[in-house]
Amino acid sequence: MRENVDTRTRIQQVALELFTEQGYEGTSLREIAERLGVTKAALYYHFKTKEDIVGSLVQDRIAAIQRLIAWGREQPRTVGTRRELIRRYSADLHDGRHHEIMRFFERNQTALRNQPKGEMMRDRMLDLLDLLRDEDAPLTVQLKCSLAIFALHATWFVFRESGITDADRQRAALEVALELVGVSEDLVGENSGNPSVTLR
Amino acid sequence: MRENVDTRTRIQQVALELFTEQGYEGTSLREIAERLGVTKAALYYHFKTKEDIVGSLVQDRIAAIQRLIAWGREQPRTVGTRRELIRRYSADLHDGRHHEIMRFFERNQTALRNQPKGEMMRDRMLDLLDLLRDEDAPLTVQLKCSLAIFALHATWFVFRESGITDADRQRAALEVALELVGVSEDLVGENSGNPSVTLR
DNA sequence: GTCTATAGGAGGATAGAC
DNA sequence: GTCTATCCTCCTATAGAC
Repeated sequence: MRENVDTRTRIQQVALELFTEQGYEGTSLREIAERLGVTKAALYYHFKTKEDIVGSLVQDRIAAIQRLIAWGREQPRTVGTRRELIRRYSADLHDGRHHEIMRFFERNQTALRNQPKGEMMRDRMLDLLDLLRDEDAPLTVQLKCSLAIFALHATWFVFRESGITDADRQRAALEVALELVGVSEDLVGENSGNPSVTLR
Repeated sequence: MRENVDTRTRIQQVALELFTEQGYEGTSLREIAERLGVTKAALYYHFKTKEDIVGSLVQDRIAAIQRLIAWGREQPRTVGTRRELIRRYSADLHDGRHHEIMRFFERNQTALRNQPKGEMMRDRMLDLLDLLRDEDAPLTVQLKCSLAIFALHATWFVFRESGITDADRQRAALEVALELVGVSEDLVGENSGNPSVTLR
C-alpha cells in the first residue's frame, strides 16, 4: 500500500520527464519501465492505459484552471479582474511542479489532441484566453491580453540555462504579463483581496 | 518529369497538413499515401525517409532565418535594428505558406528534437531570440523582446475562426511586436531602408 | 505488486515487377 | 513513377504464474 503510492508517483514523475523530453508518442512504456527498473506489465497494474498516465498528470491542472475561470466569470470584466486572473494563474503555475505539466502540454499539443483529457486541457486554456480579452476591443489590445499567458509560460524557454532563479523568472514574467493586460484604471477594486493568494 | 515535381509537391502539402493536425509521429506514411491515392512505396520514390519529408519542408525556413540573422548581426544593436528585424520576420512569415511551416514546427517540438533539421530549425529560432534581446538589459525588457516573436506566431492561435483576415492579423501582430521590442530612440537610422522589404 | 510470455497489430522501409 | 508483396522491428495491451 505504501509502495503502491510510491511506485505510482514515480511512474508519473518519470513519464512526465520523458514525455516532455522525447514527446508522448516518442516515449514507449518499455522506456518508462526500464528507467524505473520494473517491467512494462507492472505499469499496467497502476494505470489502465498509456493515456491514463497522461490523464493522471493533467487532471489537477484542469481542475485548477476551471476553478480560476469560474472565479473570473463571477467578477466584473475590468482590467483589475484581468490583472488578478494573471496574478492567480502565475502563483498557481509556480506552486509545485505545475509549470512542468504545462511544458509537457505545450510540447505535445498534437499528440494530446486525440485524447479526451488533452482536449479538455486545451479547451480550458482557450476559455482562459477568452476570459482575458474583450472581444470588442481592438485586435492589438486583445492580442496583448492573450500574450500575457504566453509571457508566463515563455520564461523558461527564453531564459534557458542562465544563472537565473525561478523567483527571478516568475517576478519578471508576472511584471510583463501584468503590463500586457493593461494598467488598472480602478485601483480600488484591484487590491481588495489578497493579491498573491494561490488557487487552492 | 512534370508529374515528378507535381507529386512531390502534393506529398509535401498533404504531409504538412497531417503533421500539423495529428502530429509527426501520429501520422503514418500509409495515411499520407492514402489521401493522395497512391501507395506507401510511391512516397519512397520521392523521399528517402519520413524524416526527409520534414527536411524538405523546413529547409527553406532555416535558410530564410539564417539570412535574417546574418543581416542582423551586421547591424548596430539598437532598438531600430530590432524593430527592422521584427518587420522583416513578419513580412517573411506572411509571404507564402511560411507561417504554416512554423505552426507545424511549434506543434511538433518534441518529435523534431531527434531530427537534424528539426534541431537546426530550433537553434536558428533561439539565435534569433538572442539577437533580439540585450543580455545586459533587465529581465523584463529581455522577455518583452523575445515575446515579440511569439506575438507574431500567436495571432492564428488567439484569433481562431474569427472573421478576421490574414492582413488584419498581420497588422495587429506586427504592431504589438514592435511595441514589445521598444520604441525607437533613433528614428533616423530606423527608416533608412525600405521598411517592408521581404527577406529574399 | 511484479513477473514471464505472448498476442495482435502498425509502422518504416526495401526488393523487384511492370 | 508507381505497384505488390514482404521484412523486420517495435509498440500497446493482456493472460496467468508467483
